[in-house]
Amino acid sequence: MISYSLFRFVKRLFRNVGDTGLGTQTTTTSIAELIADRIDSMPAGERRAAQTLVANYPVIGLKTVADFSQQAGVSSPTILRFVARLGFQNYPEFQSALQDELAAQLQSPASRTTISPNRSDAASPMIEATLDNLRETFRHLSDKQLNEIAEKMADHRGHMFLIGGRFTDPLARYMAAHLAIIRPNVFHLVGQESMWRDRLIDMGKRDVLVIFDIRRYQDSLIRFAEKAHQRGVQIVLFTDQWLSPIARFARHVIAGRTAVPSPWDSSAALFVVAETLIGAVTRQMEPDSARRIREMEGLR
Amino acid sequence: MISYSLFRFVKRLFRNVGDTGLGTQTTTTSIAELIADRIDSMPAGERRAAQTLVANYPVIGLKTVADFSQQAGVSSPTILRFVARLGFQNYPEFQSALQDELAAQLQSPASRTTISPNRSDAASPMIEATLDNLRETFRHLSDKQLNEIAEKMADHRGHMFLIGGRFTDPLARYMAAHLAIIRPNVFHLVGQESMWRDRLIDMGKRDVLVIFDIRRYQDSLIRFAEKAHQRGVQIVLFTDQWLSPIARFARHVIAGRTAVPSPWDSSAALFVVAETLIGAVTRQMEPDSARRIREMEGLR
DNA sequence: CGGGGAGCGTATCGTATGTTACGTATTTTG
DNA sequence: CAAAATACGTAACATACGATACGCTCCCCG
Repeated sequence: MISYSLFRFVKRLFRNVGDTGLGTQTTTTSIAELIADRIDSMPAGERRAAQTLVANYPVIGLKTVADFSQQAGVSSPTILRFVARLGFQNYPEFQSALQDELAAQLQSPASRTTISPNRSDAASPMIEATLDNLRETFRHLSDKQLNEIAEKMADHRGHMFLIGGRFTDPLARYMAAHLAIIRPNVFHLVGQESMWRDRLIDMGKRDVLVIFDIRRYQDSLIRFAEKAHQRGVQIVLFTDQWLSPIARFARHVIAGRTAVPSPWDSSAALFVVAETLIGAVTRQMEPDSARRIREMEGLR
Repeated sequence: MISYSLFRFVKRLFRNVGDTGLGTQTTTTSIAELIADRIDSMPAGERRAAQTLVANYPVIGLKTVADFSQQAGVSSPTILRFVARLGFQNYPEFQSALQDELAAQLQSPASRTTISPNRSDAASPMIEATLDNLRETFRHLSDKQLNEIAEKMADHRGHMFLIGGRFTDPLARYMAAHLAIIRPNVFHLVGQESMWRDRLIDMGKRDVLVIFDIRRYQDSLIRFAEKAHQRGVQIVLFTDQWLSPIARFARHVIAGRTAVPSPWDSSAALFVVAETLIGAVTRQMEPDSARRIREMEGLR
């Protein structure tokens, strides 16, 4: 998905900068900049189209050609000639580019304003991206949803199972380590797939299964989730913004941002959500949890 | 144009709040909130559509029904039923609403940060504190220091061992899972204390030991760190701002902020530092790591 | 266990949308 | 000033898109 649209974007860049002689040092040419460059060499009608677009950027470009042309006060073919002049093959391609640009912009709202140029090194963009990811993740996460999940997790009539993928299993373990202290019947599923599967026999409608699964989604987890779902287990899924296929079976889905300037995906956002939930569950279970903790101390 | 879409928007509002009995004091019901309200009363397929939309808000909703349905993993009619349930007459009307919302949002950049007015609950102080912790942690952490540690970790002439405490061991495991891929001889020490101790025999001056230890500091870890130190092992310590006693033996100390409004301490800052280091080490080992990864893929 | 209902997907249909050909208007140039 | 070239809109066209009818499957309730 990402790589594809990126490829398309780069392809367009080459086509565009090629004839302006800018060379290869261009970083990220937005469509708005593209227009600013060429607006002078445009005929009157297309210039009107360009001005209308930048005035209502980018929303008007997402509507139909008819809407666009009407608002600009020109005809439909003029709009099409306009986008053709920008280097796009057809109108849908132009719209896709706008959407991609919008998506990229919405993903990192802060880093664009606070580009600190003094830190030349590797750490800065990484931490900035992580902060953005956290903000974005929580922006899409309503308190209502968090509270519902916490409530479900605090309900200790049923059992609670946690499991994760190749890189996310430590998150499951982290969460399990905390929750096992404040409520009974918390189990972190480890080891081989056949081991988990044998635990399915104990799972039922009252039980909760927490799954961590980000790209690339593991087949073993999907299979397991499906079987658990068939047994009526309530699934809470921690995944990335592209949603693991397990979302199909999940009762609750938490989508965390994972993109960082690194070869690896970041699980930091999911980690913080996990910590938040741990806190919320603990709070909901007061004073039960407090008593339980004291009792535990006594056992040492 | 504007007045027309406004009219449509208001009309939809009335239709929507009418049956929820909220009355007229609703200010501006965004589609995201609309979804949050109704997602519970939705069948599985439509819920999946809703989750996909929220996770990729709002761009996926601006694309075609086919695109939307494909990304959500459901069929086109399900998408249409989903938007119908939200109160829209047809798909274009739904898209118009999204576009209007987007336009309003882009016009007043201030409203962007305060898009969630419902933040009265428990989540907000938690995430705020975590963000502060991250900023503070990295403020006291120089790039120079990070690079030195990364360099040490990238030096695969010696072995690398990772270990953590009761709650932080998952962090050690997370780091080990990544580093073991890009370099040889990475070992996560698990199990009982006697197990680690037996590994001491293999440790020497060229080796690195990464320890995660936050309050309350575990005696077993301290004992282990001391013995490793005596053998000349280079210790990298992840701890909290009050510094574990292990700092005495450590070559490098990373102090992360852990205070959050919760009964538990937060390891989020240490987690992010760990991820940053993973990225830095990976970058330093290019193209070695890339080749190693490819080779690994081939073994699947 | 059998009947009813809700949920979802497949396949088909109608239409709104982008596209293109062509003619007219307007500007440019010799 | 004439003639050509460019620009622009009208109208017809084709396609892709959203809408819908239908049937299968699963689940709940009697």
